[in-house]
Parts: sequence; C-alpha cells; structure tokens
Amino acid sequence: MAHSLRAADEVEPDLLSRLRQRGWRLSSQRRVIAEVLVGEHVHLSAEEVHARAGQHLPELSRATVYNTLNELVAMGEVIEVSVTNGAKRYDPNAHRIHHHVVCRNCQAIRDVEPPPTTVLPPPEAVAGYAVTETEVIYRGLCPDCATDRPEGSVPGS
Amino acid sequence: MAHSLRAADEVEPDLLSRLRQRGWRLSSQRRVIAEVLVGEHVHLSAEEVHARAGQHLPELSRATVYNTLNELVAMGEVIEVSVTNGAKRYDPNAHRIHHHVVCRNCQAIRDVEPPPTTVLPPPEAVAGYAVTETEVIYRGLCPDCATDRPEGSVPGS
DNA sequence: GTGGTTCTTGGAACGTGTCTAATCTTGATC
DNA sequence: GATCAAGATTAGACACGTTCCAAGAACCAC
Repeated sequence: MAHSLRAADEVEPDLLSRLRQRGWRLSSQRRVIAEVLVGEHVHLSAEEVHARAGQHLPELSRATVYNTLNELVAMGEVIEVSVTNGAKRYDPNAHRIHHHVVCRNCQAIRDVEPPPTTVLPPPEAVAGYAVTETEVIYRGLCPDCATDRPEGSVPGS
Repeated sequence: MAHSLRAADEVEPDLLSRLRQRGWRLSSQRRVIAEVLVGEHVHLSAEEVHARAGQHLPELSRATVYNTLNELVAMGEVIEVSVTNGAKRYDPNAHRIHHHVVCRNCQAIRDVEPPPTTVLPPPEAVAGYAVTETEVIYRGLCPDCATDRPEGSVPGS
C-alpha cells in the first residue's frame, strides 16, 4: 500500500514549530520521522518507523531513528509504551491523558479514552515513592484475534 | 551476604504440588529457581535469578532459568513486569491483585496494594478488545532516589 | 532397575538498542 | 550567496537480553 503522507507543513503544524523553538535543527531526517510517527497516529516500533521513513529517505540510518525518537520522548512529544514482548512502541498522542489496550496475540495497541468512572486519582505518593505518572494497560484479544482463529496466528492485515 | 533460603518443602507448599499436578517434573533446577523466586518475594530479573540460584546449583544454565521462568508465567504462577529499561522482572505474587510502582531512577519495583478508591472496575471490553487483565504502573522516585542525590546515581543498597 | 520421555546444557544466533569517529548539514552571520 | 562552527547523520561495531538448537543427562512410571 502507498502511504500518502501529508506534506511536512501540514503535519501537526504546532509540533515542528514547538521543536524549533526548543532549538531543534530541522533536518530532513527528523522531519520525515516526525511525519511518519505523528502523521499516522498509530503505535510503531523504532524498526517500523525506520522502514516507513526509509521509503521516503532511503539513506536513513537506524541510529538516527533511535536518536530522534529518544529526543521526542525526552521532550514529551511522544510516549514510550512497553508491551512486554519485543520492542518499545512510540505513541504520538502525548498531549491527551489516555490508557492503552494491547492484544496478547498480535501485540496491536490502541489508545483508550478513559471513561470518567475509571479515571484513577493520580496519587502523589505510593509506598513512599513520589509518583509523577500513572500508566494503565489493558490486555486481551483484539477483535480480529478474538474470532475463532487458531491461537498464535496473526490475522492478515 | 548469605541467602538463607527456606528448605524446599517449606517454600510455598502449595506451589510445588500445584506444579506437579500439572505434570511438571520436579528437577533440582526448577526447585531452586522456584525457591529463589517465591522465597524472597522480590522482583528479580532473569539474570538475578540465575545468579542467586547459581549459588546453590553452580552448573545451572541461563537457558534453564529462562525456560523455567517462562513456564511459571504461562502457568500463571508468576507475573512478568516490564519496566521500560532493561530486563523483564518476575513477580511471584501472582495470586493477589495488586499494582506496581517503579522508580524511574534506580528501577526498583514495589508491589502496591490498591486502595479501594482506586480499584478499576475490570472492563470486559475496551475498544472492541476482549480484556482479561488490567495492569497499573505508577512511575516516580523511590524514597532513596527522591532525597537530594545527583540524578542518575543509584544509592547504595 | 529399565526405558522412554522430558529436561538441561553450552553455545550460537537473534532482536533491540547504544556508541563511536568520520563526514555532512543546518542556520546564523556577513 | 558564501562562510563557518555547532550540531546531526552515517555505517558499523558493540552490548544486552532472550531464544534456539542438538547432544547428553535426569526423572519417574513401570
């Protein structure tokens, strides 16, 4: 399938200028990585970001992808999500509080808008720890994997 | 320091018989690994389990540690905890609902008894997923790291 | 005690992520 | 538009955590 990325100037217009204000040099590599990540609003691994961005910038190195992702995480523009198996995944939806649901079969991640009744009051202290962040992960089977397919098989995308 | 492990028969007497009922062959390796893990009630990494069990069984291989831990997880006797950086950790406290709090500096994990007011109603379905598990992780600084130590340093244990 | 099934072992191999030194680019300045 | 220094990118080596494999050893039902 052909990924029709939006033009750079259209992608989250605030993001690129925010980054620039923080002294970020806007190289073509960083621009493409941000486009891939923010433009698709899915939860890609670093390797997937590398593959997709590489379609637009074949010379792109893995080191640059990792560097850029780590910088975006450090700046709070992207959230790192660990799903127990395999690589970290990167969530561009960093500015809205939300939870995640992970398929235990195919590892697909979706954002979950927390219903008001399930919102945890952010505790300031837990077991003596100064808590700054609460992460909620639901685990189960996604709609595709929940249908009667043999366990372990990944439904075709 | 000398770890004074409890004798095998004292360690979670139910656990070993439960495992046996499921057809688990009770080798000395598996016994020692279960003792180390369940007997100390902390959150060890596979490498730490290997090191501690190796004090009692010097020939123990890493492959066996990983095999055994994965089996215990599959049987629901142990919970895998991902802390974003580094190795998975293994929580023997699998039969009581609880959350975890992780120090973002030294990665120390503690169990958290969820106060009744913060218990999430386990949703049956989220975003179309059939949810079977809810995981809550608090992140922050542990008491040791929260005192005015330079960021990145790990207080002596 | 015997035998077959299962477990363990050491080492190779893999996936993810970081580091390094050399080279190239960006953007401020003229 | 040209210059230049600071910073970014690159390829590849490396580190770490984990899994795979084939050969040998141990467990336990008989």
